[in-house]
Amino acid sequence: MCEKKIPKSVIERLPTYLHYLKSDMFKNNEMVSSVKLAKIVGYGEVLVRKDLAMVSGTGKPKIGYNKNELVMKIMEALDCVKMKNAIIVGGSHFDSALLLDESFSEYNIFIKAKFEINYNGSFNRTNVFPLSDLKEYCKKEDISIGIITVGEKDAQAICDLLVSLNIKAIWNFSPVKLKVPENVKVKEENMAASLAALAANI
Amino acid sequence: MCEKKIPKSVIERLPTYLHYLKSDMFKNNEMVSSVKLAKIVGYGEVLVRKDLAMVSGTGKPKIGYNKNELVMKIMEALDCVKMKNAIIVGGSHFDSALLLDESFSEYNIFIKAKFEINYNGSFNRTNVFPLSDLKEYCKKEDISIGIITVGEKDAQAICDLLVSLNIKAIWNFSPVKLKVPENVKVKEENMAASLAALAANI
DNA sequence: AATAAATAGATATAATTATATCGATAAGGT
DNA sequence: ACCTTATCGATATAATTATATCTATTTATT
Repeated sequence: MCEKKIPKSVIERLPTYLHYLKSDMFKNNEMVSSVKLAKIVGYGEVLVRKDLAMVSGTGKPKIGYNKNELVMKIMEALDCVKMKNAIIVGGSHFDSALLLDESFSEYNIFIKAKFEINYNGSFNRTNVFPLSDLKEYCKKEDISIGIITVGEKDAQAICDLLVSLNIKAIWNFSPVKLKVPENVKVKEENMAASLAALAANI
Repeated sequence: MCEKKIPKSVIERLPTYLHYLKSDMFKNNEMVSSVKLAKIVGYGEVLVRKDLAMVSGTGKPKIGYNKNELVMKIMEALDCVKMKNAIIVGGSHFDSALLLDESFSEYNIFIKAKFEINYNGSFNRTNVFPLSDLKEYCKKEDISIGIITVGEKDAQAICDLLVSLNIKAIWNFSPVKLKVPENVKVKEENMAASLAALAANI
């Protein structure tokens, strides 16, 4: 296998390149230059060139890159050609925001359902279920991503549950550093900490 | 002035240290060791020690750090001793989640109000106003942080408006790389891109 | 055909960030 | 008093990430 390892920093920029390449900004362009792309995304042009070289490497001097080829290559690198499904295990205000947000479909990711610890059956909300249904749901559907928005005290237990259900990537909105096996990816998305860091030294 | 510059990477970890130091986990501890803290936050112990040395530098061998002093020093480094106010300029599902979330108060940040581009006056929602009220509100209240959740096409214009209202930090949830003057800090919080990066290679 | 301009790609360098190693020091037991 | 242990702090090293510089290539222009 020639699984060329793409650095995390690059992987994190690829979605942005993809977004702009598919946007109206380039709708009339068959070819795209790294210089122009760099200006739009706000990175240095050398950085952009190296990022693109890493996934594609088919640019031509004076011309740039073929846009459609680039889009395809980035999608392959992000492994978002095929659809992926996610579920939320929830208990915070962010749940419904995530559940309703459609911008994830841009990357072929679909948040299919939400499971609540304290399920309140009296509301008839679509795609919201009690936690007890989670196991069966994950067996039936093809769920590879879990989103945790429960409170601090439950987060690790839910995480363990998701791992046991064979979920390979966890997006964690609780302010807890989760412990997972090596083969599971976790992204901590501590909103309060993010804002606090932003607000430091202003 | 001896404004010792703390690296961004450190600033981003400080909120997590603070969170755990103030949590029940340490409620019976007067002193805290870097080793124990490292285990809890999931970083290497040397990293933790260097981070703490950067803000405090008062640890004692065999003993650790005085918890309360550490908390104070971290709060000073994060400049969250004094309260800061934020507003949202909104149009996405995340608005109400942010507006209702109280976890920001842990860092003395308060999201006070939301301003909508397409204001629908028929609902009587607390702290939600039309965009036209923003200017006056920012003059009256002491607002230093702006949160942008409007769509792609409006984001830069709203950003310019916030900058003109003397806002010094912008948390940007729209999938646009904003252009700001040097003295304004921006954190791009592109949720779809985050999830896409997480979901790559799983 | 020669030249200029734009741009990719390679190489080199710098900056940032994280980790490992080791000596010094404070507390507690022997 | 001395040894042991836990821990800090300093120094050194490594890994990661970003930027700068240079050369080669392709197209357009003269």
